[in-house]
Amino acid sequence: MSAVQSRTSDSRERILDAATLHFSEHGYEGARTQAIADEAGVNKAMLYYHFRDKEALYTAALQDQFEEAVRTILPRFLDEELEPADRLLGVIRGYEEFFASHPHMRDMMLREIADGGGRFRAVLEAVREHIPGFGPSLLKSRIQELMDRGNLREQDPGQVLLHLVSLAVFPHIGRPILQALWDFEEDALDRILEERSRSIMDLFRNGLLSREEPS
Amino acid sequence: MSAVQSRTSDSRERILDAATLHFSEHGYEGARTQAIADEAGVNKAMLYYHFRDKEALYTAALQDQFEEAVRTILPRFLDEELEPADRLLGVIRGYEEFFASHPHMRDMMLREIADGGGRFRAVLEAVREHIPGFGPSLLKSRIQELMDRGNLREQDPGQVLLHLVSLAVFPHIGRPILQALWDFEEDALDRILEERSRSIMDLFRNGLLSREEPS
DNA sequence: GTCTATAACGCGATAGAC
DNA sequence: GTCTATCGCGTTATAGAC
Repeated sequence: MSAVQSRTSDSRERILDAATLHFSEHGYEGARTQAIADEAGVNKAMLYYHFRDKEALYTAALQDQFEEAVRTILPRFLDEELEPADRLLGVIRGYEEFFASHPHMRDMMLREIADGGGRFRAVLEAVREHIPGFGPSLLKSRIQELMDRGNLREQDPGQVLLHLVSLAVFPHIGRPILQALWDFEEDALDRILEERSRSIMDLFRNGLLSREEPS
Repeated sequence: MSAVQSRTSDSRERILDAATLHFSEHGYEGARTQAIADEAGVNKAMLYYHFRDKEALYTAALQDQFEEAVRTILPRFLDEELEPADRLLGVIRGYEEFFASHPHMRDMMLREIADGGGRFRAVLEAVREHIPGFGPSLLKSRIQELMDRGNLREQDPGQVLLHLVSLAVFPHIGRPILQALWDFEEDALDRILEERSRSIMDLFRNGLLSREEPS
């Protein structure tokens, strides 16, 4: 990657990329250290030169990916320049862009959730030290701000945050199941996802039910 | 399966339950056949008496769980007795009840998604044969019906279905990550989830943004 | 930093008695 | 249907030469 990186190995980064690929596709237990080494084009022993063991390699890969996710999406919440509605739209698009540009992060996070999120907590702690201002209450207080200004209807900011994240994230992470369940033809789901942010904003603006409800 | 199944072992079912537990907690690769046998209180060789191999055991467990999910939630979509709004509410509650009563299904599905949904497709096919009327277009046509009657605003039924499922399902499956990310105190997330269905219905009725937008 | 060779062990699966 | 005993292999991890 970097310009000079001296003459010596960028092998550490190649290993990290290969690890991300294999851990995301096969899970921690399913991933094979030999396959990661092959993918990175290095000898298997190099894994243990750069990282203590398989566990440390996994954690490093997870942290690497998650840190990029935060750097992509967080600014969308904080942008003061935009109209409130456009800020929400920006967040939704931020998730879209991130999932599009980091195809392996979805599966890593899914497996992490299923594993109980234990390893994730440690990673989260480390990322918070690298990215100042990224704290637990940040997002909720931004939502509260929009309500105080009268941009959003008064309600629990936690619920609003859940609405936003659910609508923006679920279709991406649930995609393989949705595809199977609803038998979408080739790219019908693609088209729906492209229209997704517009449709969510419409829901935010107008709700779902008809105004004049019959009987 | 069969009616009498004679006086003999329910060992098959105990194995199936134990398998569900261990596959959900550790994934396919991480689950140990020895641990499943211990949990079921049978000898490891019994696993291979009732099931061809580890793979067949996994598939049987997944199908078992998924079939119960469909039987819990599907009727909520079909209930003609209810008002449209109450039908949507019923679906949301159906997901809640299922996840509450089947604590392992969430992790099984998460891992299944991460694995690409390949095994899930086969399971889905089998379940469709057991549950007549459960087909891919069923839900979308029900949504379309509500729109034709003027209960829902005109829009792509696929988007509506995604709204509904996203909002109802994501908070349950994403729970471990949400808990870590937002540092909810002990049971704050519990309280939010209890209010969840009410808040979603409010979103469906009134949207999120204030009617009179400033500026 | 990079490689070869191998140690040490846990795993899924089966044979065969009862 | 249930159990004991065991096989054979693939795995992570390390020792040590270069």
